[in-house]
Amino acid sequence: MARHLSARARAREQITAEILDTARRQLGEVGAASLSLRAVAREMGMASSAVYRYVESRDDLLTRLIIEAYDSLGDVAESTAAEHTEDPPAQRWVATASAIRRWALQHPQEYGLVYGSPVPGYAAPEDTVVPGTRTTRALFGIVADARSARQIDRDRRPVTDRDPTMPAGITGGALHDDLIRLRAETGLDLDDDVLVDVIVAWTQLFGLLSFELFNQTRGMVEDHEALFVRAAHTMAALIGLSDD
Amino acid sequence: MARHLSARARAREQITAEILDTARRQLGEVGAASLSLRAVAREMGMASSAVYRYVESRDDLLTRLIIEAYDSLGDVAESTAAEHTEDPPAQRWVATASAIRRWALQHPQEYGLVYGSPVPGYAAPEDTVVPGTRTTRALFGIVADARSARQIDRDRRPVTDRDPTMPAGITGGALHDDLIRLRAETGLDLDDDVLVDVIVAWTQLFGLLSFELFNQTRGMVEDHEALFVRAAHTMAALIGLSDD
DNA sequence: TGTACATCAGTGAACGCGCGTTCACTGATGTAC
DNA sequence: TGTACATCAGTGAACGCGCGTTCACTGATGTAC
Repeated sequence: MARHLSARARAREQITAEILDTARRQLGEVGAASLSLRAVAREMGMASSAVYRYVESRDDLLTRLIIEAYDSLGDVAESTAAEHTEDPPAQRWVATASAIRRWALQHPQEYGLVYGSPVPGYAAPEDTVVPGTRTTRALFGIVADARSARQIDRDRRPVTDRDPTMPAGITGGALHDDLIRLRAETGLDLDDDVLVDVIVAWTQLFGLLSFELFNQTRGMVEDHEALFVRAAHTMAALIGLSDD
Repeated sequence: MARHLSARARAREQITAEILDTARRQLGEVGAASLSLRAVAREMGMASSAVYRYVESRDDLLTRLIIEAYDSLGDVAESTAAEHTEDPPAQRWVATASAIRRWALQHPQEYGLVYGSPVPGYAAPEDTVVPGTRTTRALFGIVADARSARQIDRDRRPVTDRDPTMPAGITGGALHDDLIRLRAETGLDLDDDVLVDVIVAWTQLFGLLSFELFNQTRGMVEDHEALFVRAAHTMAALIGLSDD
């Protein structure tokens, strides 16, 4: 009796979830900027004022959706990376990247919410920061694991080091300091060069994905899947992740 | 007398420009989704109905802003590429990429308008397509020029070809057909492999830029300039653009 | 150069709409004894 | 098990706001003769 939640508490959780579900669905039709509490209430057949029993304000609703989206994607990235710990790191990278893409295609609204242009007039509160880094951490973790297992072969990408016009080394600049901080904060044991390449690969991944989802490729490419997988392989190789 | 425009016509052009300027500025405060004709009129001190003498509707205003933004960035990309025709292609690539970034930092609202998440309920009309491809064409053109001048050295990026798990070759797949179409439409004389790498580099560029502008790096990196330049070099090398 | 008419810019009121949020209220569910 | 009270969910009206768009109108600018 005392162990399970009261009927009220259960109803509360259920209805809160239903509100979030409805809001999430409407996001797709209307975009984050014009997501409306009243519309959610209307679709659920309740008075708009009733929604305030479950959600503090429109911004609070947005925040919850953002956190849910980050966590949902974070779950996918982390679990995919975990399922492929035995694979060669290049494969693990590609598998995780592909899982991220699959999630994005299945949840385009939520992808737009967190990786699209910021919602004007909405400032994401602190609570969103940690969930927001999970996916990034999962990707970077793959590289760190590879490094620990000595599965990074930088000689496979001699490319940039030969470039005489390349800003020579990172040492000394502000970027170097950024990387020191990044290493400290994340506990990643990676050289500056590798770290930069990981950032490059990471931004490539989301750049391509955003172009696909926001329709920026404008009919240039149709077989996005093949392109994406190939790009992920290229980036894994750029980092120097071994594939055997 | 008959040669120059009538006072009326001149006034018309001037006020139209002023409306677009005002709207462009408001974009920064409010975001595309909630850009409002009335607010523009208010700021200009005119009746909201008067704006309809210059602009057909809110969507028309948005369309004009989008075209202007594409053209403004397209100008920058094209002229920068043109100024560097004598440079080694890798440098030309980096210079053009940097110019794109500079423009984006100076016009963050407009960048968001064209490279951010799509405005809900707004369908970009046909007129925006051509201006939308100018920047992309400028970048791809650098690579095509390098190819004509035999300034691409694919051996400098042996990386992915060695990867046994890489989907072997593109030939035969739907992606191959995409690339054929792309070559035909743009007149680019580039092999499948190079073409894909260019797309990878292109999406990396905008991915990194969007992360910087939309604050997605969340304090991970501060010296975005150094990171960006380095990334551009890395991508130029990936494509195989020579630097001497 | 002057007059008559057409064109156009700009006004202000109005229509119908949706929004976030508050508030006093009703009625149901939970809790303490 | 029953009663008295407290808590909470949900309602409906209201406030004040902003929006896009239309319309009949005034007054200025341009054009044809």
